[in-house]
Amino acid sequence: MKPTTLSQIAELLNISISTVSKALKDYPDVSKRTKLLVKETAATLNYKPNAFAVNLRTKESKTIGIIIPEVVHHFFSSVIKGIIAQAEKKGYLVIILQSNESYKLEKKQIELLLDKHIDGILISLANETADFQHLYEVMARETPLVMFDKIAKLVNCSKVIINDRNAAYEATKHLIDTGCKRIAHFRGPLLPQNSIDRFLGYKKALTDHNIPYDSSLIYFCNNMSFEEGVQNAKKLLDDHTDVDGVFINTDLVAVGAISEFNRQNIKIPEEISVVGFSNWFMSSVISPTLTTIDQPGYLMGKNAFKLLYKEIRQRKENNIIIFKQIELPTKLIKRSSTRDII
Amino acid sequence: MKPTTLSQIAELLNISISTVSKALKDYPDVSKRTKLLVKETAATLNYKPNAFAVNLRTKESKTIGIIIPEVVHHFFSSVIKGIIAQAEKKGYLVIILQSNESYKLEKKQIELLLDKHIDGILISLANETADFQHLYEVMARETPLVMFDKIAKLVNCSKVIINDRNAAYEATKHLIDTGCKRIAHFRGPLLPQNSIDRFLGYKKALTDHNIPYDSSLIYFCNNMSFEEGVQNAKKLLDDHTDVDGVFINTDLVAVGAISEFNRQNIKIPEEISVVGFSNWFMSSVISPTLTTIDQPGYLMGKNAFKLLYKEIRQRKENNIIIFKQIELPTKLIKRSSTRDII
DNA sequence: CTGAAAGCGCTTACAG
DNA sequence: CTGAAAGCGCTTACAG
Repeated sequence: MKPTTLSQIAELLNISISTVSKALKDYPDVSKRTKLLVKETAATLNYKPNAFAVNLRTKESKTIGIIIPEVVHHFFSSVIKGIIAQAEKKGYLVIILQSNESYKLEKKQIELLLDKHIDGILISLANETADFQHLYEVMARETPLVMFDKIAKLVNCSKVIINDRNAAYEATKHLIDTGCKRIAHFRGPLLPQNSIDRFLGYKKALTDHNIPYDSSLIYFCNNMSFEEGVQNAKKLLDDHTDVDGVFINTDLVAVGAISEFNRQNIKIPEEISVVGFSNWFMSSVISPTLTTIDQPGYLMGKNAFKLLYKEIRQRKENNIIIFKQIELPTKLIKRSSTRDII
Repeated sequence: MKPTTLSQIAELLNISISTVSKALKDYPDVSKRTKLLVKETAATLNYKPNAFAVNLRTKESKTIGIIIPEVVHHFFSSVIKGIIAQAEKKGYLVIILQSNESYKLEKKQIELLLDKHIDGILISLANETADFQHLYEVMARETPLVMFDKIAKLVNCSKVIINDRNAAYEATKHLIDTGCKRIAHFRGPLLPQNSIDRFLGYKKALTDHNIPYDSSLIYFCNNMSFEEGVQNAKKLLDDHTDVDGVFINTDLVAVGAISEFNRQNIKIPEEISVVGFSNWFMSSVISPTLTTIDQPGYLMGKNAFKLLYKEIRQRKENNIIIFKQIELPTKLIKRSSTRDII
């Protein structure tokens, strides 16, 4: 069962291919009678334009690509869902690629997408990424690009972000408001903007509330894993006996820390309070439930696609391209890993 | 910066487009000298074949589509990861679409993919899907199709599955082996094969061990949510005072049930033992940790792509197409929501 | 060893 | 209102 082509319809009706094509696309210069005839025949033969030919002619594939560090991840899969939902509304399909937090892979994935001639790229950067040459190449090829969540501040393109610094400030302030005096921070790797910003928000909250910043209370996570939460919690307990609160870069790590505190029978939140970041589903079902910052993944995905779509249209119509940055609100979700505000 | 084309290289070197094309593809009938010249020029100009043109000529897009019920889902995102990893090895890109467990949407997504002329489709069926017309259409169009996890037994194509019945049998038997006498089951919706099979495995384990099957101990879940776990646990406690074990179709639901048992201070596993299914990450971090069946999502994805790739090749080479069914092993992960075997 | 030609299936500017 | 023609960028069977 080979798909129907324009020329088959043309032959059947004894008219030219051009007329068939124009009739189907409702060109004004085709007679009503012909249009009707063509459309009926097309419907009976279940005609569908050959996507390959259309792509080649229009130089559009109605397909976009998304590159994220990791698919198996509550936040990123929510983003994907938002992107797919919004893309579908506009008739776009979505190709997904993973960077595994590797700069080299990220670069390769960009090449793959450019070679495929996708209509646009959505990206959340790998932790390793410090050089942005590959992103500039995307822009040099005039392929629309939108960054979300893990962005490069210096690259000039549309972005969808949250205010990591303010959110981290709020998280840390919550610890202070609930009586914590000595607050540690499990931070992310050195490079990504969001781990820098969360660290800065933490630091600012301390100084704003006259709590001295102590660099020995900063613990690094390299791959943001459960296991690192366990290990850092262990170290923290070994190093410091007086810490009564900890703000952790990501829920998964926080859940690891909580499991270690539980194992050592450290009472949460009485002896130590914990605040995470991202509001992974599991945070609402562990014991104690985790106070965290809600990060709107689904909305982020939707908005990222919207910005990309706008840029695709602007380029097509040869309009000036105006980059836009959308900042989505976050909110503190108070649960039982922190005390009540007095 | 417009991409380089064959004709540009041809013009530059004063040779024909055909020769350039053949040189780049190492046709034996092109002189070494010409090949070298062409390849060097291509490299300098950063020539990449235009994917749209190649697609149109070769009638291949080197892109496959995958349709799953839900992206934000630990098991399915693992499968996606496996598919993407394997596809990348073979130079294929992956388009992801969601059915949201809806038959209508699933059908629409199939149409979208067929219209795009992807090279193959990987699908895990929606719960609602009882009619397979859309799948037959895929096959009628000679598009390779592989089903995984939630399959239609009656549709003749390659499949990657686990043995849900045996796995459920093992889960239930574990409850029996650890001393449970009256075992409930939270099952999935009526249609999908996996919820039928898991139910049958549960039932068989009971009868094999001389425990009478009691239909009042079966509770339905329609959307496999945390909330349904809570509600069913409530009902179970209201309806029956003597139940000492429950086998639950999916971890997420089991986690909901556990949270309700905890809330009502029912001791797990002393008063009631719980076994889940799928081994979601969170099952290892809740309290108590959940005994469950590990379902190899990543491997499933890898194997599904492998079968699809094989079929793509077979069709291309006009070989006979042999459908294959791969059954992946599962295993019981013993944790603290069940007692120890005496 | 090289190149002219046909063709994949469509779109669109142009002529009539 | 209709159609011939050019062209998107490639591949490949065929001629020389």
